[in-house]
Amino acid sequence: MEAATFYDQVYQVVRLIPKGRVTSYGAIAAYLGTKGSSRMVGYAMNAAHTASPPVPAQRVVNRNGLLTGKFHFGSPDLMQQLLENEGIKVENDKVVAFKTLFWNPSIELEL
DNA sequence: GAGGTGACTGCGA
DNA sequence: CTCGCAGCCACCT
Repeated sequence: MEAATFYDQVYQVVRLIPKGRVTSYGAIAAYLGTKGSSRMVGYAMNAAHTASPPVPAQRVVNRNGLLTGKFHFGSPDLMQQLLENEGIKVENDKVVAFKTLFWNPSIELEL
């Protein structure tokens, strides 16, 4: 039903992100049809840790592959640790080969 | 009901 | 290269 809020829609897409891959807020926003509202995606992540099951928010970074939301994980190093745990290299708070690891829901889910 | 906030993005200087 | 401004919309007080 449509009872699902914008948050729930974001959570579902984020959970669909394959291990070892990352995506951007704008990509999720575009997939949801709210391309111009990339802020809403990040805002949704603010409550992501309250969602169940928990969403892999560490796989969601900004357009530059920068871990902008790392401070929201409780510890600024936690997000990087989680990414490295999945095989994603992070350097200077930024995802290495971001463009290569980038996972575009508008394309991957389009199949 | 109205105002303020924000884990973003794109463009201009 | 870096810095700043405007647009966007749901949630909170």
